[in-house]
Amino acid sequence: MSVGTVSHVITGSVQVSDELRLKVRAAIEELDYHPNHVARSLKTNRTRTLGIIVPDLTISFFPQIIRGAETAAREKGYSLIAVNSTDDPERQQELLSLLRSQRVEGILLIAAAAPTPPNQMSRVIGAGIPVVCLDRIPDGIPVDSVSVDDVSAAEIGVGHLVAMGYRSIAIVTGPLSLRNEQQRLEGYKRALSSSGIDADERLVWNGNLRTDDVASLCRDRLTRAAHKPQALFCTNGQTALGALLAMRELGLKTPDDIGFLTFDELTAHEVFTPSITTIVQPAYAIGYQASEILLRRISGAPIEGIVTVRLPASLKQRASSAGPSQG
Amino acid sequence: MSVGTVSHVITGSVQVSDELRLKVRAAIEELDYHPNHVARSLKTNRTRTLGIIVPDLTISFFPQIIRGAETAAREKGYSLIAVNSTDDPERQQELLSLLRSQRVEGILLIAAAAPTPPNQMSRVIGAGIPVVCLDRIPDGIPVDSVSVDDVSAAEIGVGHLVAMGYRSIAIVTGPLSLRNEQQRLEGYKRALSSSGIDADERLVWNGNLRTDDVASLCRDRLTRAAHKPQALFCTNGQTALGALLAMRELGLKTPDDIGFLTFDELTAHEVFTPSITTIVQPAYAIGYQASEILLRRISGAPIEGIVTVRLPASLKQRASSAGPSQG
DNA sequence: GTCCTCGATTGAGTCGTTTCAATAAATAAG
DNA sequence: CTTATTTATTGAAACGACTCAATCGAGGAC
Repeated sequence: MSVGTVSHVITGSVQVSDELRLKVRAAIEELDYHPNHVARSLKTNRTRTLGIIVPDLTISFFPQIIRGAETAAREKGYSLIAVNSTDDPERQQELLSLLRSQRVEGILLIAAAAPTPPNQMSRVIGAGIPVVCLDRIPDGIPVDSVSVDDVSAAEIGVGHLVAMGYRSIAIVTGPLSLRNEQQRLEGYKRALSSSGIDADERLVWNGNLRTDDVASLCRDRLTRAAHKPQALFCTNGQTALGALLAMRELGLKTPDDIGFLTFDELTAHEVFTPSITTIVQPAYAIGYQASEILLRRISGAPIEGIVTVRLPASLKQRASSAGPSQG
Repeated sequence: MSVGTVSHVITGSVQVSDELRLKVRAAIEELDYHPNHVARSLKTNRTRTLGIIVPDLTISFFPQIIRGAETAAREKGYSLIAVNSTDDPERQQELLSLLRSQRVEGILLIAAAAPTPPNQMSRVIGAGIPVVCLDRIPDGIPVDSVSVDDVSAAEIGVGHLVAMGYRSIAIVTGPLSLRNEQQRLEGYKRALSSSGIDADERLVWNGNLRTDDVASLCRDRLTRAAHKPQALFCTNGQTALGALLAMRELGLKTPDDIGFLTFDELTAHEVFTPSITTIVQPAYAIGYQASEILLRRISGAPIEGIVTVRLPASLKQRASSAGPSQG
């Protein structure tokens, strides 16, 4: 029973006699032996590990993506290591470096909100490590990506508001440095224009991802009665939380006083909430499909060009978009 | 410039002349060289990596713990790899095995809800891999642990309900196979008895972690008008969601129709929600402290006995516990 | 009985680091 | 100037598994 034989039993790559195989198995059990993946990886140059960088684990959208990605990875015998960039491009750089040092075979990246330095990613890709971007797709970098179709998702949502009778609809955006946000804004504009409603720049409220900031932004805008909109459309969960806080402080109830629609379900104990109409992104599927693409790249299967998957969002119609009150 | 010298520059463990050091640095930059952690770990037998097993990444309590654990790890130069057991003891076993194969230096474990086979953990510990349990502490296994003080947390919460004037308070528990749940139930009973209220077994509603089940349980119990309680106390976020769904279906509003108190903030777009009084666990601190203990164990610092940390929860008093309506 | 063949088993080399002992160079002491 | 001492650099061994080529053994064919 040589060390080579043990390896053959474990990997199953070479035929081993029943007798020896059983003996090896018994010894493994007996000794509670766990093969050293570190040594194995060094020799084979394969870690069977993917990395995923997310901006913030505590925003529920991201864990859902991770679940999907992990499932797809597991199905192919890969494990997934998830790390937090805290939306900081510098930290993101460190993490990319760390993942490279750990020799992950591929990287799923949900980019930080602040623009990613372009060479940061191109270096990784240039080094031959496959990368797939999720949700937040950086501009100008040719890379596989999976996300929701932001333009039409927003268009459908805002179209729904219009159909319910709202005419003046304000949009509360996150930072426009994110292409998602730009595209959701674009979808908003398209929905309005195709309904023959003039876009009013004063109803485009440009916020960021900090709930407090958005809350004060909304408080400010909502108190200027002159332009008070009939409905609010928030482009993500964080701005929605801010908007709801502001509404609550001002005593505005939805749908009675103001209509409400948002991207993403959110953690919302603090806020006043009749059920809220939501544009739900297929987070799990985004993660799952991104993982699949990444694994295909890793396997070296020939794929022509760049893969760009845009999944449809779905509208969960609830009470907050019931229609403007009469008068 | 030998390979040994490069190693010395990178680790800083041996003095290297300025001249050579700069040359090495330049070459690293030039080649976009990333040290191979795999090889390093093989040689040093240290991965500088911790593992954390959580039941479900998408329950927001756990990511918060992870954040805390990751922060503490990072401060000591460790990275953290997070994996999901989906509350399945068998999968948990696989993950423990995987983490051992990956040669993590220590493991943070939030056990699956179904009882963990006792030898599962003792084998890991017996192998000399430090383990710290978080939140859900398995019975009968001597292991370091960090969690909230469940008994007094529940006691404080229920005491608050009593103080607000509620007399008949139902408790909606998760599976009593979890010690947390038992202890929260214990706290509930203590609060009642110290207030001179007789415990009524018919007000102990034993549920599980599946929202649907809990919803139908509550629907059933709440429609039996005879025992309809003045307030509901839910021992975790999942049962709370179920209870709120049931209340909504039955048209019961809190606090007008029924008082409400729960452990854990939750994602609650679907449910009717005036702000809800909540027992908030210090999730981040739980993760952080557990990580610290684990790292201390890894460093081999002498610690006598077993570390058992019980952190206080805090009561976030909101609208749902305003007091029973008159009459 | 000898020679082949084919499958099972073994041993040695290898992966990219770290580290220790050995060498080389530089400085200090006598 | 020689010898001792310190400091900087190098080369080679080692970590644990995988893998290729080589060996071994059991049959089968003749």
